[in-house]
Amino acid sequence: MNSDMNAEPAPAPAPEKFSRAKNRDQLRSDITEQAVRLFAECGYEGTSIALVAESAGISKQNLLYYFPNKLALYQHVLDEVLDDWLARMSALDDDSQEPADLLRAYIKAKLRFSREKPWGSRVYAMEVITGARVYASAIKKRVVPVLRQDIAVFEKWIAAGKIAPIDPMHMMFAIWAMTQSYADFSAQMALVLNRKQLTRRDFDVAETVIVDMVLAAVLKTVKDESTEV
Amino acid sequence: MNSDMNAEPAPAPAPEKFSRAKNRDQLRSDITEQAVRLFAECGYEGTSIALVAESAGISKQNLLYYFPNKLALYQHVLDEVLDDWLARMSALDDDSQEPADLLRAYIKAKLRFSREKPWGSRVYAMEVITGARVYASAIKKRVVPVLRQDIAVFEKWIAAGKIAPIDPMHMMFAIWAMTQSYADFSAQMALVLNRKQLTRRDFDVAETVIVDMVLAAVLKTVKDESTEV
DNA sequence: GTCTATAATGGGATAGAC
DNA sequence: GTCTATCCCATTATAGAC
Repeated sequence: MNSDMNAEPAPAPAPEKFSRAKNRDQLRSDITEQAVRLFAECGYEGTSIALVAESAGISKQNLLYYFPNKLALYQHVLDEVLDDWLARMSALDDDSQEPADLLRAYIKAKLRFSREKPWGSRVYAMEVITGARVYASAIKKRVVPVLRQDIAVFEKWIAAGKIAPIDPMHMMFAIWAMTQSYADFSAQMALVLNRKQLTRRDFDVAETVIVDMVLAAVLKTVKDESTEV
Repeated sequence: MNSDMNAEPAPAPAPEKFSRAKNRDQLRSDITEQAVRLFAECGYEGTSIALVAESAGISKQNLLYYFPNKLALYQHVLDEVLDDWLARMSALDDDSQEPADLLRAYIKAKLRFSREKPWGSRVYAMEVITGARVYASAIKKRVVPVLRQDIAVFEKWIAAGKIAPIDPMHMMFAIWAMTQSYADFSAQMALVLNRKQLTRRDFDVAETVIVDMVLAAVLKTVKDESTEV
């Protein structure tokens, strides 16, 4: 954020003692960054605001000056994750491109999120797994509409005979599950692959396999109408 | 211990007052059942053993008679989940059947687990998401070998030209992710589908879509060698 | 094997000085 | 906006009577 060039030329950061020039927003963002990681690693109840504060280099009481309470911090973390996720999602709604290319881009974008923001993905996943008790309304307001739009695109493609008549909703569930698992279940994958963590190469292979599966299913009857199972 | 029956035939359950005839094993199993649900709904730290005890109809102190501490209860829950999961997994290693049929059965079995044991699936998922801190060694000992066997089967099929040369490891990751998501992310799916919870019919559609995708990808070049993308 | 009582700790949150 | 001090409560776990 602060590394962005803004319109006005920032009049020299006025560096006090050391890096004390942090304004409210910068500090909130530091806290949030640590909170995402810790909520992902320890769960909501398993994360103490004292540890978040310490990780961000401030005191617990000071953290409570920037966020009124733990729940507010948690909700802010979820908001940031969802903002980022929505901002990165490539739209399927582009008539100038073929379904295959749009789906490829969609899968690529989702996998990139898993690779670059694994903690955010995990916090969101745990919130949903435990029943979306605090975030259900936000999901309904911000995620469901986006999904409905994507599904409408699928239905348009099917009606136009551009793809096979596969249930769009469950197809999207499948794409979400496959791509998200490379963030959420990476610990198990790393155990299986016998390495510390997933590599860039693992994500490239994942992309190939997932794209292969989705396109094979979606283009099946289009290329091969007579021999459908 | 004194409630254990010895080698001699149990002489009628001797039903005291109400259902007080519960022996050690029965009570441990009651506790475990409640613990799976509560760990899934609230996470490890979010679940108090007092609530688990109350749900099982006993006192907290009594629970601690049956399980030495909270961590032991949690590990026992994970063990039970994994036992159940492994017992249900249909083997891919059966030369008398076609790959397509074996994969269909595999996907069906995984989806059935998600439908019948959603809480177990969620507890396991959260353990993995938070880094598999307590269960990494068990995963390495019990899950990885099973997966390696399945991958060997894929490689045999590929070598025999029975299926397309798709990366078996990531194919398994994909199948796991898609099937497990119907337990782990069912809260989000229910929001999207605008109902209280997933129905049997949702799982049937899911099965169709997932089987479609996997078989389309796996049989692609086999049926359609010349026009591969 | 179940109960009462209690130790011991940690964590969320507030008050008020500076 | 940051600090010291403190309150209050929930929770894990143990001791010991019955």
